[in-house]
Amino acid sequence: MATTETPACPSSEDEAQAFDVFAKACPSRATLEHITGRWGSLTLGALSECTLRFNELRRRVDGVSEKMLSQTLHALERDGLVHRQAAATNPPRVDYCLTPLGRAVVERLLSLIDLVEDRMPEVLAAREAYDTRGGR
Amino acid sequence: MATTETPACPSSEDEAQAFDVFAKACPSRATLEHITGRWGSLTLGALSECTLRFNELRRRVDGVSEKMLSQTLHALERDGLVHRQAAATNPPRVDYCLTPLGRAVVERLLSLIDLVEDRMPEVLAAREAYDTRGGR
DNA sequence: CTGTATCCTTTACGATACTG
DNA sequence: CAGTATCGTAAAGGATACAG
Repeated sequence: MATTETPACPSSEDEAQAFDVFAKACPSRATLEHITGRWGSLTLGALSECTLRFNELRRRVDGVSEKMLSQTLHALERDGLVHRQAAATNPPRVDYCLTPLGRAVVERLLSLIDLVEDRMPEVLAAREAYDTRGGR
Repeated sequence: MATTETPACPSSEDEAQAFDVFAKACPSRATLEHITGRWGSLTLGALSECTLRFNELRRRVDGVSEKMLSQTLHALERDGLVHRQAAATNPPRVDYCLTPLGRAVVERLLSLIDLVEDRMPEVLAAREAYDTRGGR
């Protein structure tokens, strides 16, 4: 016991969670990234309000490309968060909506997003202070 | 009104939020990415338990490199989420902990992470079903 | 309309070496 | 211990063209 470790921080071994996101190879880390990634979070947020079609989503999520939206939707569908419903009409119509699991996830996600939006003035003030004192 | 839009989805104009994360150029989008990014979320999660030093964090956040941890901590400090306290001892000691704003953010973030960890069996099952039916 | 395929650029990341 | 600097690679992302 020579080194001075920070006391009283239990190493998480005693919890032994099956899907501990802090572990490198854990699948939950990948899923969390799908949810919280740049396009994943915005896509889920957009779908929290209502069912949307591909191009409606594209317009709602400002800045997303066709490629990224397609890729994002695939990942979210595969993880069981988004449901894809295709109608074989002409022109084709595909609707995307949240699954029950997706709604549970989005509830927590939006709670975070809303908090960040609400507190942006504080963040901006912190940034200015940080930059003013020269990034220390 | 020729096209068949999804009905009853209010375009968010009538809310007129100052920091709408759905808008491309909004600073809240960048902050959200700092929080939810691969290393940001894990770093914040690690700090939710206790104050940690640089190398303690490095060990706790499995897989993070020195460079990314340093970069991540700078971004979080600049956004006012993490506080950095340096002691001019030899060897030097630097402690990182959450600010009040950081704690508020982490509370919601952990709520999301915990949900994802809890529901991973469902996610895994959805993936298997998706892959089995050939990704449709 | 709803995508996929391709190419190309930019960014993120990791490894390593080095400084105070 | 706590980082910064540099370099090379890998992945993410955007633009465009095209298909069902």
